[in-house]
Amino acid sequence: MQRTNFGNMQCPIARSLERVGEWWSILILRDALHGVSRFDEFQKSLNIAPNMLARRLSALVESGLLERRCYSDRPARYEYVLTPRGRDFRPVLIALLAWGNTHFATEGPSVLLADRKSGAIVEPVVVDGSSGRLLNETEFHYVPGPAASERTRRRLAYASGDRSLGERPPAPPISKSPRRAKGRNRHG
Amino acid sequence: MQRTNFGNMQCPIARSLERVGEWWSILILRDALHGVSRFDEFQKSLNIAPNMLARRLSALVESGLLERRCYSDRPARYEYVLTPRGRDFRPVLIALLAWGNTHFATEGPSVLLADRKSGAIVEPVVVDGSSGRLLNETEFHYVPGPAASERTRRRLAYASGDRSLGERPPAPPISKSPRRAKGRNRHG
DNA sequence: TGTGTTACTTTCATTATGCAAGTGATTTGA
DNA sequence: TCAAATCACTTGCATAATGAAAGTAACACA
Repeated sequence: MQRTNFGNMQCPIARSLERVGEWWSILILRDALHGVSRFDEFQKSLNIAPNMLARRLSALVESGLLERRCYSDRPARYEYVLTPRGRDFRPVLIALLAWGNTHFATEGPSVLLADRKSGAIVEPVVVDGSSGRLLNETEFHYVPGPAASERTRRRLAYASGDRSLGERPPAPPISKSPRRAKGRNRHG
Repeated sequence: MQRTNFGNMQCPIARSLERVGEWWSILILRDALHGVSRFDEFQKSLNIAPNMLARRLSALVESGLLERRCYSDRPARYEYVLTPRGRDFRPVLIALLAWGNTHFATEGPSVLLADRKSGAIVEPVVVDGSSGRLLNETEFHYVPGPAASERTRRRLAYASGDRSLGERPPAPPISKSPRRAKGRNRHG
């Protein structure tokens, strides 16, 4: 009866969420990427209770996103610095920022990304690294990787529009009335 | 003593998390983007308890990411379809997928993105939409938008490396031993 | 009449979140 | 020397969220 574990699902999104899906975790990473590293800095910045912060920080250390590092011996003091894995989370934060700005910034945007030199405001988009093409739904889809299980393959086949493998019942995906009896349907 | 509300923070990331930050929400959106729309489909796909699913679906409807739509009148049946706001969440999912694949796919990747036509595997990156430049930390930073409060401005000034506005105490950011007694400082 | 489908709700145990307060090592100031 | 402050937490406990199990309701189909 504890919270469902996403970490042993095969989906990479589920596995990611197992590490950052708890309340506060992502905001802690946001602050860490803003240069925050000390316990009381996080606490003041986030207005988070110290026990919650302690729990989240140790979870993030456990997951290898942060490293707990001693920065002073005499009064033993520690700080939490991003690991490469933690730094790699930045694109996710940028995507969340962009989504939040377009949909929830009712008074106009409060935080934007800009070129440090020119100051030009940036519009973050997710593209293919080699071709630069936008990863829109019509042109790109999910495919099973080498480690994909049968279940994953079936799920992705379904997602790609193939409804023949039995993940969905025989009814057509969208209809006003799912196949009626042989005789009549309600459209008369 | 209820869970801290992120929705009235100014940060767009926090506001996003208020909508999708709960356990299961993002996986539900993932499935929805894979074409799943009906209650029992979600339930089977996610292996989620029906009460949890019902709660999450209504929260996502409330937030305007899904729309509850009747697809059959005679036996009253409903499905949950993505709104434009929900579809816009796709880049975040792709960023999470990429991060999960590079860091938590220990047996190799199970899910990848590919060009539908050529089948070429895609490496998702976040770039500036107009210039196509990678949004790396050294070249891009967060800046306050028109609606930014004083607090937000101070926070972002701090993040950009300006430590003069008082968000951090006078001690140097990183040192082996924080400023000792008045006599000398660590620079000799 | 009886079973099956779909979309849920209700009840209740267990976890997680979060407030308030306390701890301990040390530095700083009077 | 002694009080006050700093920093990084911990402990105790109330409330809220998660989740398992079972039940409900409206139909369809045989």
